[in-house]
Amino acid sequence: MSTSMRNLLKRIMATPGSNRAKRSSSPKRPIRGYHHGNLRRALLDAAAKILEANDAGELGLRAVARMAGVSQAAPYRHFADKQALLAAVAEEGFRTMSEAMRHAAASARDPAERLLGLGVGYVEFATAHRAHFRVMFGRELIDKSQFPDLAKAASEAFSVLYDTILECQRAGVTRRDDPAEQAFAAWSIVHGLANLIVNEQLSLAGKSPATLALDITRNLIDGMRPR
Amino acid sequence: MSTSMRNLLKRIMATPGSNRAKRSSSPKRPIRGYHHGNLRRALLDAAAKILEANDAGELGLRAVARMAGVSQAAPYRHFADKQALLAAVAEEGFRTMSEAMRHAAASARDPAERLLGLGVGYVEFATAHRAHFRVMFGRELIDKSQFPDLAKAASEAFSVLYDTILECQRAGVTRRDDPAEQAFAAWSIVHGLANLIVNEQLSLAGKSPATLALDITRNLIDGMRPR
DNA sequence: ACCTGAACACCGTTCAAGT
DNA sequence: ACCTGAACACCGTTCAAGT
Repeated sequence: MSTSMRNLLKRIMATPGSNRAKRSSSPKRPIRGYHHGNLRRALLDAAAKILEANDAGELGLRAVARMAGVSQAAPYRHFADKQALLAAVAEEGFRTMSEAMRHAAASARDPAERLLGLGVGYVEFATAHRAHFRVMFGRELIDKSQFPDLAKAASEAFSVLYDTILECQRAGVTRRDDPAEQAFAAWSIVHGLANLIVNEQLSLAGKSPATLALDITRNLIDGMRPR
Repeated sequence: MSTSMRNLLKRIMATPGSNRAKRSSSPKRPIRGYHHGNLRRALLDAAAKILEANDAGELGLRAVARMAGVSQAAPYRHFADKQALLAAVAEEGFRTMSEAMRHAAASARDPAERLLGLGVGYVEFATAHRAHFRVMFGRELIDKSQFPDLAKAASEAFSVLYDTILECQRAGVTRRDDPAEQAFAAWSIVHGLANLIVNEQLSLAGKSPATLALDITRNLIDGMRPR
């Protein structure tokens, strides 16, 4: 690994205070409710805690209720069903991911480096929050289109990438093809790598996920340069 | 879309008699057992049938038993637990996929085209057998390393790709970098695209999965050319 | 308005008992 | 040797009842 590459990785990966989305209760809801004071928030926090502690298993509604210290039926006052809870969890995941990607991009000094940063940030997020990543992209949350807030959070994460692609085109880093298609290509390659790593389908052979992500994204950009 | 591209797609996608793995009972087992004559095979067939009919839901052990016309406890004579059944299902999926990829590659006239064919074949397989694809790569089958036959089938599918990468390097289509890394890049990009499509995360905007796969793979190869 | 307890229909899994 | 029926501990979900 060259020293310039090492430096790039270092800059891209410097962690901020915390990547975690802020968990302060929204101003729309009263500070204290009946027994719990915003049980909705408590349930989402419990879900996040379970996902972080237990990389493998399912996220059960009863388990979430148990961790929040309420009865199994209590969540139904705040979420229509398990799908709705999962959608809210996934939504927060997308917000955290957008934040992580924006941070990774912010330290870059030019559009090409920004795109590399996004790729590394994406894979870093996935490996650091494996279970959360699975809820966001997996299939226990069956019909994502039913949850507009989730769709919005997801498309906001996508536009971080899309905007960077546009920047790259304007700067002459990539050719002026359909930007959506270039974004799909970039998304596909980091998403595929993230999935293969998270599901332990790939033998890393000593390389860190970030290094792999960097190599792979760099190669992709090479293929998109003006010719 | 250029006509040469159309021709390439046509050649790559010409379907053989059937992509399905052969389901004849293995010679190791007697042709008739107690009640069912190879209930193991009947269960795997039932599982495949359920996966094909029901793209969304979980694959339940009881549901498989029901479809095979046996009691809920019967599968335990043939599979240690649900994980073992899923592993066998995934294993057959990998065999079918290897076959599909080999077929897609066989019609190609040079290494570069063969690599494109693999990419298209991969994404085609995923979209044509969504539920099966999810069992192969998803997380309801938790620890794939516990099942050596599955690991072998998966790594055989991977070597179809790896061999083609080696061929491309020898033919001067791609540069002589670490072939494993090039294979990872190729795998990542088609796997990512397949996942995004299968989980409905991507708006196809009228394009077929195969066309997208072709464009994306072509772009990747451009990035790997000798410089 | 918000939560509990008990119930229902489902799972995966086990085990004695049947042929 | 292979399968069944009943049981167990778990789910998600509903609903009357409690505060």
